Amino acid sequence: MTPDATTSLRSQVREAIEAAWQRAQADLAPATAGEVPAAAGESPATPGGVPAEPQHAPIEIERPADPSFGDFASNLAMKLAKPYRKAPMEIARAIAAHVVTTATDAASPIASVEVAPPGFLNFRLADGALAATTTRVLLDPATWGRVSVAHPERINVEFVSANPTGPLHIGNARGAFTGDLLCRVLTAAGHTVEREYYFNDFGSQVKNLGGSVVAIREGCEIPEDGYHGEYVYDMARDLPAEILEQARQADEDPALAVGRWASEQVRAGIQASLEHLGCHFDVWRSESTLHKDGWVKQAVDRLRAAGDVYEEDGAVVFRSTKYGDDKDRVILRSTDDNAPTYFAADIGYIVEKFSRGYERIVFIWGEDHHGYVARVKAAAQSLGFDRDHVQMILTAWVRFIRDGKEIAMSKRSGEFITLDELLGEIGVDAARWFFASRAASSGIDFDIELAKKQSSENPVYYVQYAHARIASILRKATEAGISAPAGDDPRLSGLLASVLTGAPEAQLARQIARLPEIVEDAAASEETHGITAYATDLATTFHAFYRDARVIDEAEPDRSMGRLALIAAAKTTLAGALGLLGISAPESM
RNA sequence: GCGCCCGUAGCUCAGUGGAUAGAGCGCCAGGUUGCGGACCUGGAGGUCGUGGGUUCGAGUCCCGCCGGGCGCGCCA
Repeated sequence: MTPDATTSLRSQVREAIEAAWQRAQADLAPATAGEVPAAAGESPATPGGVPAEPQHAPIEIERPADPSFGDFASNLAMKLAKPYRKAPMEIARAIAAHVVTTATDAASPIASVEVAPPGFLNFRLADGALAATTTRVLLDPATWGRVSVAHPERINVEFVSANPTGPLHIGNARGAFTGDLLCRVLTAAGHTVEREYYFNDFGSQVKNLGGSVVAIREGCEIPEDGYHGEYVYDMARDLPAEILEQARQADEDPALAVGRWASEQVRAGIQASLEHLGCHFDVWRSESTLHKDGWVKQAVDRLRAAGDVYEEDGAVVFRSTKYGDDKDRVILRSTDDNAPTYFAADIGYIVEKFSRGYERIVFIWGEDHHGYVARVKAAAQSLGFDRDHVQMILTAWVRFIRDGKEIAMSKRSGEFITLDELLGEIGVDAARWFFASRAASSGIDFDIELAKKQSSENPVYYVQYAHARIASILRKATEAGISAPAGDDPRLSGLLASVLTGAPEAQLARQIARLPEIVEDAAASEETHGITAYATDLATTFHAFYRDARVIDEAEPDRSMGRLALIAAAKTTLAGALGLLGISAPESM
């Protein structure tokens, strides 16, 4: 539990239900002596007849679809109907009777509990809970939205990892945003995250790239399987003569030496593009260092020691079928002096990553790599790691369409749209929102012209507009000599208590208070579309508030200050939601 | 052929087994003598691909079928 994290109101209500359920046990007289019913068929009673510790699945709490049902609803009584052999309504009434509300304890976050058919428990939040939350936002705006998962982990997330043989193209966009968004959400939930980029810096494609640069430089034809993009010509022009000279003196293939130089140029360009997107990486790891530092050899040795390799036709094969793979996989080739395969390097990489102390390693892959999942997990298991600590998140394919036709992309031909070009057209914020608002597993048709046309109508601007509008009101208030009270202002609780009796104010405070839940859900599901939906909801609620409640009114200074406190909290919350998505929150636009 | 993913409003997409299936865009009709009209209010628009099953309850879980995408190298 980090001290600056927030416990969501949902968690507080869950604890209140839990406690009420415990106190209601006597009224609910178990169907069979010694049996403690479990909420969701979990944790059977101990065989000896002694009641087990009351373990059960977490009590489910949801935001009701219909706001007239209150702020939170639980289906607990319906889940308990079978084990208790009682009607859900009866159970619900028994639990409701034991819920502590503000009627008996002024500090309770719950104002009232209602029972509704077929057995729902509906809860209403107390104004005091809303005021306390608003105060907390103002007291420490920087940490508002941070929560604390039950078991924080050190997590490595590897994403993009495109080979440095050409600039990133639009096909790399989804992986970049998906990985970055995941890292932001996991961090906000209390995990420690490192972001990693893996690239091949010595393979045949790199040599190929070097060969293409050399050919252009020397006025020859580019080899048939070479690279033709404009950036190749730029590098041929910029290639320092020393590189060629040194290669000649060392009697090295110039394509190889130039390839090393060229791929580093490209890699640096990729890094710059990613930083421009707001995607920062902590670690850049090259395939060659895995071999050089002995990780690949160590991994192969460990598989061998585990008895999971055999030789076949001169090749060394990993028996991945033992761990659920479709077929066994070659790790050392029969040719090229038993050179390791790409997969062997990946196995070495697993060993290297876990040696750094991560509890979980995550890969963001395009779904075209899904066939790779089983073999990598198999390798992890054979190496003695928990296969569940190796996680793959697959992003569905994005079809880029222009004029009704899918755009084919090929780095070698140079016929592709770069990520930089796309973002120049539609803007980073709009692009981030586009990907953040869709589940990673959902296939997307990205119509370039449509996206450009719609970028000006992108909901992201609706949210940013709400933020800028609040900023404007706060500026105006300062000019009028009224300012928003700070979180530690002794008048704050009185001002909020008075102002929260109004419907627009209470609605806004309710929306603000949801942020920690949204972060919890995003981290648990490892998806961010809940955040975009929430940000839109909050903006809508603010715009309604703006319509119904005038903030600056010199004739009503107390009411003005109470409302200023609320919109300041709303502004922080909007910025927090946008920040989770890596999107800017402008003071004006 | 085998495996994985997907199928929800005209379009792009949400929907942790719960109450009347939602949002944005588009379309139609309205709204401001006041803090930013990049705003607000209302409306039309759905056999949740399809047929069974499990459940007190299924868009959600299971099976079959139809349609679409991807994968099934000692390539990376």
